[in-house]
Amino acid sequence: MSQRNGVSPTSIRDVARSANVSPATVSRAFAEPDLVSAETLKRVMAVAEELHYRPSRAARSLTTGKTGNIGLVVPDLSNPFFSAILKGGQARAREADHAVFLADSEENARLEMELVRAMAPQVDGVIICSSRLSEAQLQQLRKDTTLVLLNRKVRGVSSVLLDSAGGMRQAIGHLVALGHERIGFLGGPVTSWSNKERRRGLRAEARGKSLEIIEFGPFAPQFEAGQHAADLAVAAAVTAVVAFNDLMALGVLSRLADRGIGVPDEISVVGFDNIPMAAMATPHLTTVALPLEQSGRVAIELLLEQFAQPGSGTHEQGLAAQLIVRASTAPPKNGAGSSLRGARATQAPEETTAFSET
Amino acid sequence: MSQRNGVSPTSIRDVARSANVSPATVSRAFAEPDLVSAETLKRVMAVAEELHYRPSRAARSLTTGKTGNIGLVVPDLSNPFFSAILKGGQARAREADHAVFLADSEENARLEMELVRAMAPQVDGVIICSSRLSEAQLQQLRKDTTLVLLNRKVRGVSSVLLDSAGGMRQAIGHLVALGHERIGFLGGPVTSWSNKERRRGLRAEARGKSLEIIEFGPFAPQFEAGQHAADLAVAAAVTAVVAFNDLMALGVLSRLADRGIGVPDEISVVGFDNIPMAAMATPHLTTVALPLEQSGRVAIELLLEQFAQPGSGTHEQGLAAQLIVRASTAPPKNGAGSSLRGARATQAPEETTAFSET
DNA sequence: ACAGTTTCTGCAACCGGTTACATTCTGTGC
DNA sequence: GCACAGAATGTAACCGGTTGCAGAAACTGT
Repeated sequence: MSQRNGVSPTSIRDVARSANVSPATVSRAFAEPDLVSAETLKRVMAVAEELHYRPSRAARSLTTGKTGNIGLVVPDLSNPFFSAILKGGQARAREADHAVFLADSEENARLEMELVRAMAPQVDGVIICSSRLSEAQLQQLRKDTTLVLLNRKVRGVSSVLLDSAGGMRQAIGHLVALGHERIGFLGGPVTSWSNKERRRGLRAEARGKSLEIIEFGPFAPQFEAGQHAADLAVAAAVTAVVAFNDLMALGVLSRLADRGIGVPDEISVVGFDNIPMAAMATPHLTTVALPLEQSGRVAIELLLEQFAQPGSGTHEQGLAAQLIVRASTAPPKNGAGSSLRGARATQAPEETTAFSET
Repeated sequence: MSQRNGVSPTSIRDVARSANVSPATVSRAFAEPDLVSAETLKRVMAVAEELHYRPSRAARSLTTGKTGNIGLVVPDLSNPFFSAILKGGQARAREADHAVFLADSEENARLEMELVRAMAPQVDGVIICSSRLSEAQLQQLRKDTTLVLLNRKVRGVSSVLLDSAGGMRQAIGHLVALGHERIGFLGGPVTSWSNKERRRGLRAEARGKSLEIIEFGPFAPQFEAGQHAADLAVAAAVTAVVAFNDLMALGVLSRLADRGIGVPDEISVVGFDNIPMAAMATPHLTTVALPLEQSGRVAIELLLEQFAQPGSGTHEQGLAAQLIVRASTAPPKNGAGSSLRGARATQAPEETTAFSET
């Protein structure tokens, strides 16, 4: 009953017997090599090797309370945004000899809560990406396990924040430098933290400049919404459009191409996220790259830090965005956009789907 | 030392004491409710609930040998192909109350081997997607844990196979029905099992028909390779192109658009995988959809089956592909393609990168 | 009323590690 | 030569469950 398949049921006592030492010594050989004499250590290790001995994590965690596991919760696995984070986190965790438990909360707060709760006993800590939970709920979860948040800030919890606002400032700065004075922003889901951040950066950068920002949306962060929004932007006679994300920006490009409106000659387009497809579009899309894989790594890092010094305060790590200038942005046509100067933009009462990207 | 954070260190003995029963009874109440009287069961459960008692998986696995965990290894997390599988598998595992351990082998056989080995003691079984290992290595791993393969067939191991060959037959059948007689195939990486399968389907469907197949490649399964391959296909005067995957097909579309060659008027294009972008391209891409999420679910299913009946033989589950006809395919222009009839296609000595998609 | 079942529960050992404490051995200072 | 510190190792309890075995209680049939 103890062995499954032909798996080696080699226990610490087997090794101890073969090496003529006590189980305690074998344990120490692995956990605290300094405590055993060089000679004994060598012998024990040799025997362990020969017997293919692997300490059982389950047994170890029973006494130490540490599992060597890290939980990772994301709202939607099929979103490349999150798989990139996941990839980075997974890699860093492995380097630190930790396993990662994965869970997809399907954009569902209730499920997210339940998943973290279920994971809690089996992991040393949990990373929640772009949590859909309320602050109160997160404070609640904090009692169950060590938490690190990605793309979310909450009192008393370490977090890593992608500087969307900074990225937006770069995007706007770039367009202003090119001479644009009337810029459209295609907003993402209202519930999205990233969307708030991006709008914040937008307003911050616009402040004090002779610059008109026309906001559209909110939109679902998808290709089709971009196609739709493109017409609105054209009607509002902006000379440049910044989209909430690349998918929308690609939709804009597609729609403008269909209508025979030249990019970047007649309108400049900027995306967000730098998804692989952005570099392949025609024209190549100017966009803001976020260090996604790195953010995953850093989140793990923060967690490991908490493991090492449980008392230490919380850290907040910001990660800079970077504008990638490609072919979809250029100076505006002279005098363009001034004809409608001052007109109010249509506020499209778009779907307020809970579907949000980040 | 036993509690971390403020986590409840409620053990089975605490519950036993409060309910005035022995630990054994509490254990049975959870594991084999039939063995305890209705009244006792009720009392124990009430107390457990009140004390927020959750049985420790680690402790349980110590005696039962079962961990309730499933390992999942993929070659590349950032590939949407695998995140889709992952999404399905994760969901099914959760339904069965199993946690999933994730690992990214980075297309590296040595690492893949090591990862499975490391996981083995902490899981009840492992699912390997599109394994890069040799048959011998897989046979080796079989001794460490219960294995299920996805997109790979090996003696004595259960596997789920996406019917790429069938999808290819549908694609070719579709083109033949439209009247195409000279079709180009843009091959993927030679090391890829999927590529072999797709070529197999290709040849099977072509056999006995008045049909000329021109093979190009191998190529890296990427957008840029598609752009490159497009010119080769045009030079070979094919009337239709089937690409190894959608990314390449999109590259083909992009390049043909740049050259002013109409799709589907002058050339038809078919992709493979049905990635989200395929539906957004201009023209909408005809492609072969593979049931990815479902394949993840089925893989878990196979594993659970093995847990239930360890003795039972291995199963092999095939999953059908489905052609999705969109706007990139149409009947060929009359007489087109006959001018170069019989010409040999250039065999592009493309990069044979280990980067393979599936 | 009594032997034989069946049902429910408890005792205690065990899973595979860790660790506080005890023990032995060696080397040191006086 | 002796008390003592320090290093290396062993002993045994413990982590939180599970389970074989046994005893008690209730039920069965005669």
